[in-house]
Amino acid sequence: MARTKQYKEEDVIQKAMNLFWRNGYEATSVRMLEKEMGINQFSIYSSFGNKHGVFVESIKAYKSELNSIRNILKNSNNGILGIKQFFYNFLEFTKDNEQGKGCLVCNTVSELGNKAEPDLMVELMKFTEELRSLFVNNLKQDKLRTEDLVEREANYLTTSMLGLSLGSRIQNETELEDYIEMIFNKM
Amino acid sequence: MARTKQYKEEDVIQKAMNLFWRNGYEATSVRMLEKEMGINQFSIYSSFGNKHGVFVESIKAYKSELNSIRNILKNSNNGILGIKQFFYNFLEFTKDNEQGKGCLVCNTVSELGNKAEPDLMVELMKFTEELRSLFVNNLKQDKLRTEDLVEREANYLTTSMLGLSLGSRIQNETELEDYIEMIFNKM
DNA sequence: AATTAAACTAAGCGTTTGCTTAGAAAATAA
DNA sequence: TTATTTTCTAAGCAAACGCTTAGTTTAATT
Repeated sequence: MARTKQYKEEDVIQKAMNLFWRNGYEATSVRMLEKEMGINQFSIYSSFGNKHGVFVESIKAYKSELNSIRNILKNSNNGILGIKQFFYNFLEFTKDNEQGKGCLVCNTVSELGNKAEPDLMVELMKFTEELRSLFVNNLKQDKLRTEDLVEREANYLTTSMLGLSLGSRIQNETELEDYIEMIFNKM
Repeated sequence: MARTKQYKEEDVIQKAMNLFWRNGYEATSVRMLEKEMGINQFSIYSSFGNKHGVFVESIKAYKSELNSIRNILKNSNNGILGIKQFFYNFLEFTKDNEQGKGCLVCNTVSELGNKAEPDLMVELMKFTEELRSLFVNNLKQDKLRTEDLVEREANYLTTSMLGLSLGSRIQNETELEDYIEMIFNKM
């Protein structure tokens, strides 16, 4: 017995996510969100509570958007090669127009650091840990690797992803290709 | 025949730099700068023009602060080992209290991306290029390396520094040590 | 057709932002 | 001492910030 919503939450969050991805959290104002999401501030606040709530949902949407390439890694059974392919897929995934946008999670960690609110921090950390565990799984597919080596290589690859994220935003294709090739050389 | 300044520009910029380093550009307000620098807004604006001016000077101060470990790299003649030592020195350099602050230049690139003002962007790019050329110099000390390999390895190391910068802010010592050791294992 | 409850619009709330300015204080030169 | 010039204090500017709310519109239920 009431009026129906003129938007779907998942649709407007998708648009919010892209804005946050390009601009970062602080540099994205609620007025900008209004325009990009195509709904009034009232609707934003009634659906998501506050700006922070919009952001947390955006992070979740980002994760499921990344699932396309994460599943490729998950379903691969060619060890280190699958991880290398993931690095290249990520580069394609992050591409905007010529320049990359980086990883939204990495960008957020860099911007907010440890002053991110606890519920957000949980989402960010889960993301990193899930990715690392995918690396571990693929590394273990090579039976010659000791468990200790797998752990150390997983640490290496996780930090390397941070470099790729930031690199994608400021470096050219040659530099990024040299980077990835060198990472997986001799592994 | 006039009143004398009660502060030295280089002293207050040092304090401003540390604030920007911990908080980032946007999250550092002029009121915060006032308190940290210990001078009134009038003095800030008469000495540096605007907030952006304070930041540009802070970046320059950061670079000369980094000179301590950059000179060690510059004066080293043990090739790849000198670069590895630089990575460890950087980690020590960036340490705040337990957690690292990352590289101010990398943090800034991540926050502002390509919407940084031109004069600031010049400073940021010069920093990266200068560092890369130090890597090239040390790599060339090994006469067995071809010029092409040196270029590719320099690209690899530059992007790896970005990873180290972000990693220093969110990862523990074991993860970071694994990262650095693995980088130089391959070279 | 009347009722009702949620979704909409748009104006405006108090704060904070970067920055300015009028007037007082200080230090040198005459 | 007096005049001059710069620095300092502190109040205040317009604009933008995140967020709220009064009043209207819409759609399902009676």
